[in-house]
Amino acid sequence: MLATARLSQDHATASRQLGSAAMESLATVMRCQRGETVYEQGDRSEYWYRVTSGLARKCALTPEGRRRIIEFSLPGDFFGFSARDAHACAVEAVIEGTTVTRYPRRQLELLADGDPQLQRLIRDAAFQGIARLQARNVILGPTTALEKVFCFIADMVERLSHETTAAVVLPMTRYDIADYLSLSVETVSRSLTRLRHSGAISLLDGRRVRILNEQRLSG
Amino acid sequence: MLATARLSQDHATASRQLGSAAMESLATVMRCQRGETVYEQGDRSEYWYRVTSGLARKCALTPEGRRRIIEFSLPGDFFGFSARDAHACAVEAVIEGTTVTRYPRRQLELLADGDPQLQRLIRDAAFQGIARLQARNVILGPTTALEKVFCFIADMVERLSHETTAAVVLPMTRYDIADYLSLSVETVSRSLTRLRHSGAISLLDGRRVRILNEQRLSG
DNA sequence: CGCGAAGTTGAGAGAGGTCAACTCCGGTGG
DNA sequence: CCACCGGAGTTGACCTCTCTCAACTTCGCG
Repeated sequence: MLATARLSQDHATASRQLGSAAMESLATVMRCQRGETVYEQGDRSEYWYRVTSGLARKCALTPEGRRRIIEFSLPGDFFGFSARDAHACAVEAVIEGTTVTRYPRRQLELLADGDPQLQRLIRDAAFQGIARLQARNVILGPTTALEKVFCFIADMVERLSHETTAAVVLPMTRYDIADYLSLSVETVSRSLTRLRHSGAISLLDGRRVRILNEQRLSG
Repeated sequence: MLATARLSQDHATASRQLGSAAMESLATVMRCQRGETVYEQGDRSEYWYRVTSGLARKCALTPEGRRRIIEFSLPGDFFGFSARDAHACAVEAVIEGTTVTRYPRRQLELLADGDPQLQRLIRDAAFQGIARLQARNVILGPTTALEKVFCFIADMVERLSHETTAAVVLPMTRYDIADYLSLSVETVSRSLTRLRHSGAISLLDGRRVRILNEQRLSG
């Protein structure tokens, strides 16, 4: 589980580098309010996106009306890739003032046709998307709620601070975490208090969190 | 849930098309025995792969020693993309005589630099990989075991036969299905019998399966 | 101050895991 | 040809973990 939490280690560094100047000339910046929709499920996939600040969540609605969060996108992360012409999931801004850069897909593809460096940027972004999804796929298995929550925290700390021991502020609510881990809010809350009591993490004011001891999951 | 089972609808058609002649000239074909390893976790990611016949599974081992199947790759599917230089998961052949075509990554990238069509092929393969992982991510949530199993069967029938109502032979064991859906074998087995009794599916000899009625999940 | 959203904690119920027994089937060897 | 074996699959009984429902606290904001 510790290994899986590390799957996303290299993303940030690689994807934070800016694209070429030509690429950025195609960009449009969107500034979103808390909860605002970047695109809806079913929208035509005419753009690729990248979070430049804040946090975005990719959501799917189940037929029973439950929300499932497929992934969180942090600054530097690309999203919106689709093999079909319609998006399978919606994407929303999680926190106030999240900024998202939008690139017109067709034009970017044309641009990439003659620009090997840009090609690789896109390819790497897609591969990193695969790695992120794969990591979640591993975490989401039949691990206990305690392990899921701990892995989630560890992953977030690392993606947000680029260190494993720093204290970070979780940008999302317990409800978001619950929908991401496929747990109920209550179970997320209980797991966090148990992790705090057992000394695995420290939790200052509900959002400020720090990894203390990876061994102490048992409590 | 029915919608999610359809996420993978377009893959097969798009990815079955052959790559360019130049691309195929770099290819090496591997013929694998049942259970044989294509690559191990931690192997350097120097190749990209594509299943040409049979079935492959991408596995991760949890720290507790449980196996988690991240995805099944059917003929036409690419796999082995990695944003890092080492593979995060192992890949094994599920059935005897599975053939896998292997492309040297660096050479293929160089080739793609001057070949926009090949670029798009690679890009689309990566995007389809994202779509597959995303679909699994949705299914794996807090749905009941019955729904997970039904979605899995529906997805497999569609990917294997390109129709929704055909009878197909499941190429993998109950254990594989269990590790893929994060359920125990017993629960998979029980769910299948319940689905059969309720009239949602027909199950002839344990492996031959057909979707009968999408509404009858309740039984 | 008061309101609603976020978060925590408790008690009871239901779904799935675990353990175990048993059947079915294909292969192997006497 | 048949006995034996092991893996795959099914079914049952029990137990644990998480969900649900509910009450309550805390926080942020008008």
